[in-house]
Amino acid sequence: MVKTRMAPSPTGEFHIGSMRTLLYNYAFAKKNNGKFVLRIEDTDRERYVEGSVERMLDVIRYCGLDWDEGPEVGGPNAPYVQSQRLALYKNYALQLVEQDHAYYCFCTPERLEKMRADQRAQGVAATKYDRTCLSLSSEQVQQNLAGSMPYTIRLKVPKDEVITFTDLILGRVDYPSNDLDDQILLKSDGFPTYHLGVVVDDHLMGITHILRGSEWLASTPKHILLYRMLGWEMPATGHLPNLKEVGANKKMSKRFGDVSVTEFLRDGYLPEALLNFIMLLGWNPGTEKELYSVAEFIRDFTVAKIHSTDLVAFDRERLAWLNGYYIRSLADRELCTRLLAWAQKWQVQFGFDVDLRSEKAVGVIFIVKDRMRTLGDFMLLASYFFTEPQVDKLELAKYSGGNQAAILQAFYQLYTEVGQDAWVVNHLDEISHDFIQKNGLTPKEAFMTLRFAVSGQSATPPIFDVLGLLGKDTVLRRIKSAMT
RNA sequence: GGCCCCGUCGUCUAGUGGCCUAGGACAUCAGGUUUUCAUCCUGAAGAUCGCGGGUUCGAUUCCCGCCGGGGUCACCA
Repeated sequence: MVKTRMAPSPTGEFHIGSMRTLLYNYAFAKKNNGKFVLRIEDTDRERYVEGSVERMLDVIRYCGLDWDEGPEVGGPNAPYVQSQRLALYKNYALQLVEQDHAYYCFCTPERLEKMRADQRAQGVAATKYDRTCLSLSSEQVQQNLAGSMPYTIRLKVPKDEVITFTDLILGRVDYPSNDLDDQILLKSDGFPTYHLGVVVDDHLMGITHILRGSEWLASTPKHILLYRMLGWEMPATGHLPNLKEVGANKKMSKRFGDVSVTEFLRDGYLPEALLNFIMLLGWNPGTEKELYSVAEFIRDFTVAKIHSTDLVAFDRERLAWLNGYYIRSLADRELCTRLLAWAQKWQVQFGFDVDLRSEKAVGVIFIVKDRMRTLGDFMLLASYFFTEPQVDKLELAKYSGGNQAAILQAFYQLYTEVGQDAWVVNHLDEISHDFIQKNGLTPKEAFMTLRFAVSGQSATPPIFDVLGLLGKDTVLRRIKSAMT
């Protein structure tokens, strides 16, 4: 049975690139009626960030994804948190030592640093451990151990071998074993390094396929060696292109803006839009279809269609367009519900009082949603429906050529006479056009002045939609206040 | 620098020897929807397929070299 996994490290917030990796692994498992495992790789206690595990699990679920085995849901290979499986890794490390596939190393970090510095001084480009501790006699090793000397366990990389594997995405890859360092497997604090941890857990948990970022490609031969030494079967691997910012030939980073999934969500990107967007970052169905739900993605996903390229640009313009598209596709009432849930989830302040369950809110959404690219845009676009706008008098004068008082006075007069029952968009449109024609006003000066007086903004939805929604009393009040 | 991977419009990409006078989408520009912004519709511009050699009747597609980009060389993942 196909089984995939995603194994984040709780060293910060969940990265958008990690979400893509998760999504691909998830889709691959589901596509093949397999299982998807979530595992927490918290072996670096120096970079550990309190609470990040909980936030990661939350954001994954918020995006509508889940896991068949892992933290909180359990499974046959629990626990799914590496820091709770320490004895396991150590046993395998010791087993490797016994089989002469690994060895104790008592070198201090200071000595290793000096060793590397010396190597570099001699012009060695790729520094490697000099195997000082490999020549220790077993008596010396026992003595050091008995004296509680801190130690690590290193992989004994075989010499003069070419390690070959077939990557699901890249195809055949060859690595000379002589270029491999004697990787540390078990750290002096008793925690495994990533390399030991993944291999042991992936095997024990029955992982059959691994899709991960291309930064792991160079580690794959080390893993292959470990699998072989432990007598296990190596899962298939596929290495994904990394994400970069548009115009920058480097991986995405904090410096360029939002990179954590949470930040995008908080800014008002819909999970389905965000997911749809990252699906296409390194994968394409080979057709012109580009609107994808997760279910459709699972249906069409194939590893063969993942691109073997180096970097893929994370085009925020395109994300914004896609998000706007998804927003426009939602029914008005549904959008209101989403807006409410979003504000509650991320504790977003609108800056004005709005009951998103009201008919008025639905009406505002109706005329405003074509202009929204994120949920957060609602604040800018809709504020004047719920709170009195600040009307800049100087600006107002610009639209009317200094004639604003007369224009507004005339509109005030006109609208005063409209009965409450007749206060509907079509009627307002009709009488207003008749009115300006009779008074020799251009639509532009008349309606821009009106628009600005009533909303405090120069760009709004069609003016009569706005007037209709605002209601007679509010419109008259605002016209009056803009005149003075 | 050693090793490994990659190279089609600004961006995401389609393309697996002839269907390509290289297709789509975002972005850009122009026009339309008789007031703004946006949506929507139509159209335009935009890639000598990194460069140079081969192989072939024919190369974006196959091979080699070069150049460019990325990754990796930690008791981090």
